Amino acid sequence: VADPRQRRRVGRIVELEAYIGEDDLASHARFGPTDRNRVMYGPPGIAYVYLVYGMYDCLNIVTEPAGRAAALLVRAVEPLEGVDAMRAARTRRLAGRRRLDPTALEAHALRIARLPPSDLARGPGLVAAALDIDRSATGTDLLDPGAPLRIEAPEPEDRLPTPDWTPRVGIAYAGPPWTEHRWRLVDASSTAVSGRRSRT
DNA sequence: AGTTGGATGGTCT
DNA sequence: GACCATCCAACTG
Repeated sequence: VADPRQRRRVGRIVELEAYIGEDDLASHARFGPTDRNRVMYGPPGIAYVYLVYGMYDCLNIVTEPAGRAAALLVRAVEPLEGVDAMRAARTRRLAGRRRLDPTALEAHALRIARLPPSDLARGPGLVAAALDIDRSATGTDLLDPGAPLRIEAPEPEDRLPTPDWTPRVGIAYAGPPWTEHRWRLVDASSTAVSGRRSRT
């Protein structure tokens, strides 16, 4: 992933969640096509970015052929290049908060300055913050080698992931069986995966 | 280590 | 008017 204004930012996607079809009651497509989710019905490889909880943008990759609403939520990225730019972007996003007094803002900025790289894009809202992604990126062709925001195939020398499939997170409202499908894919070998940190 | 609640605004019934 | 594909601080044990 690269960006226009700043230095190149690159990372491995280490956590994804699948949302598949209109009958998936956890999916934004569960209401049928709307102004928000329309790109989910289009061709695959396109970015779908939405706002959750009034504060966090989330990046999705449209997956199924046109006509079938589906997407992958990018839940975590392990930074490889441009760590400083990601850190700066995280800090910058904080400054946009309305009711955050200067002292609290400074404390947050300090905390971000001390974060290990593996924490910079650890969670879907943080992926967008670290990479300066917002809803205006919706519609981007992520497979276009010239796009400022894009996904690329791994290099042959890249470390292989350790795939692990788990239930999806934060979708209790959908109820079973949607809460039980193991449609969350993580690279168990990465420390950048979201959720509770193991070890001390 | 685990739980709770506040921030914040768009989206949908 | 309710809910939300989140994150973090502040609390409790």
